[in-house]
Amino acid sequence: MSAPIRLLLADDHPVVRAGLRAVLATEPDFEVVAEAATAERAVALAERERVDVVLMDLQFGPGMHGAAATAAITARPDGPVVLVLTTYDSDADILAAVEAGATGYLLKDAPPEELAAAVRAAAAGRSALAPTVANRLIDRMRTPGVALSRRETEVLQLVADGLSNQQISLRLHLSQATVKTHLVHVYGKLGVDSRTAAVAVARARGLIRR
Amino acid sequence: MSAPIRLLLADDHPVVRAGLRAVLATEPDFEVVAEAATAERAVALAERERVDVVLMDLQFGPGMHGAAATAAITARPDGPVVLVLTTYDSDADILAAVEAGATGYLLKDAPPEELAAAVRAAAAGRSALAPTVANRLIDRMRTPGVALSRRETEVLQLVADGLSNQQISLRLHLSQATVKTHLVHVYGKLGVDSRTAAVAVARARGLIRR
DNA sequence: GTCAGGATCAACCCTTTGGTTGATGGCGGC
DNA sequence: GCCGCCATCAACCAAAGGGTTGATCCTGAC
Repeated sequence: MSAPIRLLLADDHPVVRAGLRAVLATEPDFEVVAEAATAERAVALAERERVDVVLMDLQFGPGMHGAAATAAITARPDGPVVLVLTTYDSDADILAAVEAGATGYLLKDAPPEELAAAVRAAAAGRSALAPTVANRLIDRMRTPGVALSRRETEVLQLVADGLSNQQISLRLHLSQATVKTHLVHVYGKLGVDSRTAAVAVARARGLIRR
Repeated sequence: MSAPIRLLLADDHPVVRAGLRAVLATEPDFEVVAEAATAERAVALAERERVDVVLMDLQFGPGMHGAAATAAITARPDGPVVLVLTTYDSDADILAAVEAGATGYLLKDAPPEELAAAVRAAAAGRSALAPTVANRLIDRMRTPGVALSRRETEVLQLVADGLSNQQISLRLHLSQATVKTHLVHVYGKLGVDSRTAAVAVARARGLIRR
């Protein structure tokens, strides 16, 4: 048998970290070498410790987002691979994680065997996607016009949060004209003609955070 | 030392159940006697097994909701107490859980010590609320006009579904003037001044379907 | 190098939404 | 019976949002 797979657990919930530790401890070829309760700490630990696979949550309370941490970790040439492990399966989160360089994307309701298999796949450099997630990615590939650009998603998210065009323009340091332009593009892509309808459709399709 | 506190864990995530088991196992006066992956099974186990405290998640995938299970369990006169343990702190969830008879309401990001203290409090019949949750309840008490009427909720739900005032008026067989009146009342009650903001606030407070 | 697409902004016009005032009828509680 | 709340509608005005055209700049793909 080869050397054990060295793991870093990054999740802001102590209970989840304990659960992952307990579940993964039953696998003899796994070794949990560190835990991080914040994304910032995960980045620091991934740099300092010798780690093969990072199990990364996306939602941390305040501060850095899991996707940003994933990008920071995978930016290093000889760094560990990142396996995203989260509760949600929205398109926006999945895309952000994959673009940030995540090797896999699992949902937290995955059974332990699936989790272990995904960790081994990730350690071997293979990607590991939950079936739901894989389906969403395939759906997206097939539907060409449904992909919102990053900026469009950002604007739409603020609309969903209840901000007016003016508030959005201030928040993002844009003119109102630009905000309107982005929204018009969004309406076209989603086949709607109002901001509320755009939010409803985007929410239904998982294009924005719920 | 008295008899150990007998616990039932109800959560659809295997990882979370393992985490709770691991965290609670460090306390000598706790004993986890059963686990349930669905709300239905939690109700059945709470009836069959001798249990002091049920740690209950609210979100299960399909099927019964945690609040309904809580109501079913606490309806029995000599049944266990229920300590709700969830990720979200929306008003609707908290209210539903408290109305269903939950003894406490904790968030999953609680540290282990807080969790253990809450379990002991619940077993002793004392209520255990996370600080955030307690604040929300107090806020709600202080704010008198937060209850939307049935018709207002109905209109707001259609707004959240992306309909325009005209579409809503047709759907509900009203004039647009009436729809506007309802919405203006909603804005006043929620302290906002646009439909999208109203939807955002109502969603955050759990006043409408998500 | 060209070309497509993203991101940015302006000026224009029209529609929808928001805010106000006022009015009617019904229902439940004191 | 009266008061308060809900539900319904009208008319009006101001403000925000939506639709269009057109333009610049940049980046990545072929």
